[in-house]
Amino acid sequence: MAHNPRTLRIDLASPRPVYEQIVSGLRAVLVAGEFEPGDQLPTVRQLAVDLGVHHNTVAESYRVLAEEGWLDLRRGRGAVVLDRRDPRPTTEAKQGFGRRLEELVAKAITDGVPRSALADQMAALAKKLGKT
Amino acid sequence: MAHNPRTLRIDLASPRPVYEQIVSGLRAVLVAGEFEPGDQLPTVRQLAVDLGVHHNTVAESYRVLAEEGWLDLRRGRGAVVLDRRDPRPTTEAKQGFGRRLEELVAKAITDGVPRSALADQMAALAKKLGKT
DNA sequence: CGCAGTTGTACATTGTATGCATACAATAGG
DNA sequence: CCTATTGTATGCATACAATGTACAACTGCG
Repeated sequence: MAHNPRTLRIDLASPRPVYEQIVSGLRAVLVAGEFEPGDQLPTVRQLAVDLGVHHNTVAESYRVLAEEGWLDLRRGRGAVVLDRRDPRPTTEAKQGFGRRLEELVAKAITDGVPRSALADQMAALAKKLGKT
Repeated sequence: MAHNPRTLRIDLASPRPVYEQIVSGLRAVLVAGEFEPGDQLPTVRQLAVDLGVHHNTVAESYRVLAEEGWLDLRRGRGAVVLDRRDPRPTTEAKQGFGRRLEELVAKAITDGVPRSALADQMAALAKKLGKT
């Protein structure tokens, strides 16, 4: 079935491009395992209506995820989730993550989030990752 | 003095706006405590030369940080780091951090970074936050 | 097999934002 | 004062995001 990812929310007012928000949000949903390989994602038009954007915007997001190996796209059939369990590691990606993580934390601190809360959330997510 | 933040690197080829990279990177430097309140940051022109961009681009970044309360900007005097220890907490910021963190991790996994490495880096940063 | 409906795609158009060049205003320091 | 230094304002070229519209490929029912 093609149930909708409930955890997907976008902010039209954000300076961040909508198609990128969709990519980022959907990728998190996929990593979390909310969809099984073979599942249908909503059609570009359906999700577009749900989010209040143009279907071409959703299509662009789907194309990015297909490029990354998450989806199989075909006209008339829709978007199917692929089995993606053999990612080859990238060296620069690891360093990039560390820097981005620091920057994200710095932004949260600037926004007034207590450091203890940040530490807690990171610990929780790290624990969840470990169980996989 | 106005020593330069060594840990600041930008990627002109990245689709991410340069001024935003500077904001994000400098904010991390400030949160890390590399500068004391009262310290001078490099002038917009100096940092612009170091990074290979136009001084207006750096100025835009400085303005964002000033808006956030990190800097005091005045013509003829330069950019001075402020004592910023009274951030008022935002409720949405906390949720936003959690979502962004998940998205960042999902991207890293897609790029092939092992989950254990992600967990390790988050644990390390969480520990560092706790000591403050 | 045919044909209508569905789905993703391609392309042109419009609005917006980034980064730069240039000129200006305010301050420091002699 | 006067000059050099520093941040600021404005206008422009370019690139990208999001859309409107039309099309191509596939499905499934008769």
